[in-house]
Parts: sequence; structure tokens; C-alpha cells
Amino acid sequence: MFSQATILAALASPRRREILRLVWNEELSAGTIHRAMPDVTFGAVSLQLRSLLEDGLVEARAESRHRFYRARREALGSLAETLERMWDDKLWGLKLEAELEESRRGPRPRRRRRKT
Amino acid sequence: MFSQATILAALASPRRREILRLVWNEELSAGTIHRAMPDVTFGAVSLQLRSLLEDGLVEARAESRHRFYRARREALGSLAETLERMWDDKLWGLKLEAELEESRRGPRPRRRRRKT
DNA sequence: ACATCATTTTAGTTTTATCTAAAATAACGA
DNA sequence: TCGTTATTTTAGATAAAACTAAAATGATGT
Repeated sequence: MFSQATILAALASPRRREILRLVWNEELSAGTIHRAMPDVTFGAVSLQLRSLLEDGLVEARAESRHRFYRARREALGSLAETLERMWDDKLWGLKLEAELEESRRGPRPRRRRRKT
Repeated sequence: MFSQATILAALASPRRREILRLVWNEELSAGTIHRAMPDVTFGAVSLQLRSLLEDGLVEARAESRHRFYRARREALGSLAETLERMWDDKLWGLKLEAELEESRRGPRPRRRRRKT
């Protein structure tokens, strides 16, 4: 079973949220997902997909050489709506870019720096 | 301005969720909060409180030597209900212990780095 | 003024998450 | 079988998170 705690941890990463958004309404192959995030290697995307899979937030289907992923929206419960609201937000795109930009050379969502 | 992304990042930590739970319905002093989590130092708790404060998830009130904290439930929107559901869950206590146990650090070498 | 209490801050350490590059796996077609 | 394509896995690097111990801050009581 997948606890709420696990799900919150998974959603804390902008990278994983972006993947989730991509496969929210359609299934996409790992390669297509990677092409949508060209600032990281295929390997990095694959690792995040494995994470999401292990946490039950996506499911995978193999077809010939491809693996197609799609969100398991039902696993998210009320958090699904929280995510959808984020994505509907007009500022979302800009915020995401800012976050990715900021975390481009650092792995995690970056928290506010200490005041000096 | 506190984005949903910031809030999700804050809620990803079991330690911060535990603090939030403690100050959910009543305000508590930093010391009281620390006494409820004796496996970390007061300093560690204080840092997490600062984090939560900066992210707008708690508010603080100074009174004489104490500082009283309480949750800003309104900042959490629908995530407030998600948290309450977690806490109502009968398994919650056990899960939390397991998580903290798992992330507990073994006794570390206690080297004194500075002279009194 | 001084000692004490409650808390925060600083500086440095350990742990963890995420990344890259390269190697491994697996399915397909020639 | 061999080479190509799609993907996963491994091993190692790095930045940030989360911690500790000690010092600093600030309010209070004597």
C-alpha cells in the first residue's frame, strides 16, 4: 500500500510533478517524456519514472520496444485536484520554469535561502 | 506569496508534519514542541519552525521569554483536509514511528569541536 | 549588573535526493 | 547473428536537507 506520506514526498519534486502532468491525460513513452524535458538525461527521467511507479503514482505498459506510462489518478485522492489546480493556474508555467531553472544544477526543489 | 509548490515541499518532511500536527489546534511554545520530539535537539526544532514560518504554514507570537507557534490552517487550502485525514487514520501513529525510526541516525561520534 | 531561562543563529557534519555517464538489457529488422 | 533503437540499471559525483554542538540573543528576576 502507498501511504499519504509517500505520496506527499513524491509530489515534493517539481520534476516528478512535471512528469505526472505530462502523463495525466494520455499515456506517453519514456522517450516522449524525456523529449519534453531536454535539460536532463534519459537516465534521470527513467529513474524518476521508476520512483513514481514504485510509489504507485503511474502505471506502465510495455509495447514492443516502448514503455508507455500514465498517471494513476485514483492513487492521489484529493491531491489530484490540488495538482490540477496548480496546473490550471495561469502562472504555473512561469513558476515551473523558474523552479527548474533554479534547480538546474541542484537536484531538489530549492528552498528559500537563509537570510544573511 | 507562498506557492503550492512551496507547501508541497514543506509537507514532504515527516518532521515538519509532526510539528504542524502538534500546533494544529492549539498554540505551543518552541520548548513544548521540542519536548514532544526528544530525539532531536532544540536547535533542529527551531530550524524547522523557522522553515514553516517562512513558508507561511505557522505563525508565531512572542510572550515574555516564550514564542508560541500555531498552524496557519488557512494557508494550506485543501491540503489541510489531506493532513487531517492522515492524522485521523488509526495507522498514522504507527506509520510515523516507522518513518522516524527508519530515518533515525545511529549514535554519531561526539567530538567536541570547540573549547568551552 | 548579573545570572538564568527560552530561544535563535552559526558553523560545520552527515545523510539523502538527484543527477550524469557509461554499461547492460531487451526487442526488433535486415 | 549483427546492428539499431528504446529503455533501464549501475556507479559515482554533487548539492541541498537535516542535523549537532556551541555561541549568541534577548527578556526576566534578584
